[in-house]
Amino acid sequence: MQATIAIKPAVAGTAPLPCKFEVSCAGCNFRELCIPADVCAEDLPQLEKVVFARRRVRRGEALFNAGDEFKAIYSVRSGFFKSSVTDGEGREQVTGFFMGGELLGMEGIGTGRYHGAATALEDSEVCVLPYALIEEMAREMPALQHQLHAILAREIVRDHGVMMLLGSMRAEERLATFLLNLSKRFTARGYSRSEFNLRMTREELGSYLGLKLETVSRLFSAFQKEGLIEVQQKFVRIRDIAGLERILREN
Amino acid sequence: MQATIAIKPAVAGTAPLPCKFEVSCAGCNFRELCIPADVCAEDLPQLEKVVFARRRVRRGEALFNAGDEFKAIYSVRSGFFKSSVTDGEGREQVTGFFMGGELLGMEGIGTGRYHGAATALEDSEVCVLPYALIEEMAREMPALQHQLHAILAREIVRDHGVMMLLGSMRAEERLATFLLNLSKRFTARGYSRSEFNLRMTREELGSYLGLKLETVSRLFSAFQKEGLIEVQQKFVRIRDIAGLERILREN
DNA sequence: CGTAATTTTGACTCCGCTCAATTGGCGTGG
DNA sequence: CCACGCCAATTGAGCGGAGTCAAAATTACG
Repeated sequence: MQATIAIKPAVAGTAPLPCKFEVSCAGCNFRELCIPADVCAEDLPQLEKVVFARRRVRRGEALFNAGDEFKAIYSVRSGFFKSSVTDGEGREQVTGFFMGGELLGMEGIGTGRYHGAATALEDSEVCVLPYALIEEMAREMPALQHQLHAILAREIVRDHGVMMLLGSMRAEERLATFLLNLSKRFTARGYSRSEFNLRMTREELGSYLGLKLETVSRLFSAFQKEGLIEVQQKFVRIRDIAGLERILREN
Repeated sequence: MQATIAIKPAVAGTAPLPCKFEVSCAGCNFRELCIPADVCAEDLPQLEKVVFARRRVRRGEALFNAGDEFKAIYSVRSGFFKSSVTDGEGREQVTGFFMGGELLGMEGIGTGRYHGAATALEDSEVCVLPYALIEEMAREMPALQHQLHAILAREIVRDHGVMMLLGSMRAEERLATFLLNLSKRFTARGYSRSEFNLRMTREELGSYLGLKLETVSRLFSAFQKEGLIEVQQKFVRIRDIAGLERILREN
């Protein structure tokens, strides 16, 4: 269930993060989900010069915080992240969860500073994509340029989906939607479609879904009682995908 | 209150929409809000070749619909739009409202099709920015490239604000936030900060705010009773901005 | 001017929140 | 290894905010 990708360790005594690793987009599991998608084979070596470093982030640590200077976009190499924004009154809203191949930090392009924060929910590793270099290379590689635009647009589409969820759905529809979405993303990465460990707490999930943690907990219990899922703390097994989909159908 | 920008009418008998107009970004009121921002003076003439047409959209008409082929980004020249997405069960979620200088349709870049719809809420006019041309020119004009990225990133930041609103705020906070936001945007365009006509129905506003139309109506009445605003149907006068801000403070 | 659409308002309901107590899991240190 | 403490998760009881249903008022528009 864990992403166990063997990483060449950094040489002992090297500079602090970000450290330089041997990196190969060509051999990366997430190639077609990440920036290199659609970039043709002969351009790949050049792209790999851009993805010049990886960075480890331990569970609970921030990849970046709101207000930090924007220098890079990050691609999740392994592990799991949440992104969140905080308003003037200190309320935190979780805006998304990110797993292998998904990109974080694009929001900073406009202002030169990250707008929200990204936090590792388990020990993780990311590829560092320095924005200045990406931008420069995009001018010479139309496929990269287009892919970058597509990634930004995809994030907008994703956000609109969340707005639909928060604005139009009832609590149980929100959780069903979330479980189905998570299942799909795990499947796309070669994990089980029906069994996984949640990396976030009930509170973080509640924030994302616009619900209180108690409501999330109650919904999990209710879904279990109806035979839709099995839950035990962070572990979830989906027993009836069609049943979850039916929750969305019936209004 | 109305944006009354004189437009050279298209020659009678020309081709159907989009029609060719005389266009000048240099002289546009929304220059610094739109794509041309930061594009230096000598590059402007070239950019104006890209913004090759305008298109009129009458009240109630769609600028584009979900699933339409993505060919252009649109900049609102005059009028007012809503954007919305519809899910499998036919539920509509309003994802935003757009006024002069704001951009619509970026979401289509990734898939080649618009993901949601954009509908004029009053007789409107947009500048048509053919995406293929923009993309091409961005390769030669770093400022344009950066501006395009910034615009996409700004939309993501905006969406995160809406997620905060929908996920963490109570009904009256949502409406107060909306009114303050609208006031700020009108102010930035030279209109009154405190008096304006809403272009959307209570139902559309409710969809955007994740509320039912009756709730929106009741909140307007309650705000009026508290002396925060005056409302009469679509007309709104803000009487106490600090009072609206206080609603957000007191959680 | 008449009809439809939108908005307002009221009465009642119920979903999700609040407050509170309990249970369970897990790491740490005796 | 077990006891302790801490944090996460579960569960219950009661409440309240927003939804639902319904009717009336107002406005828009052909």
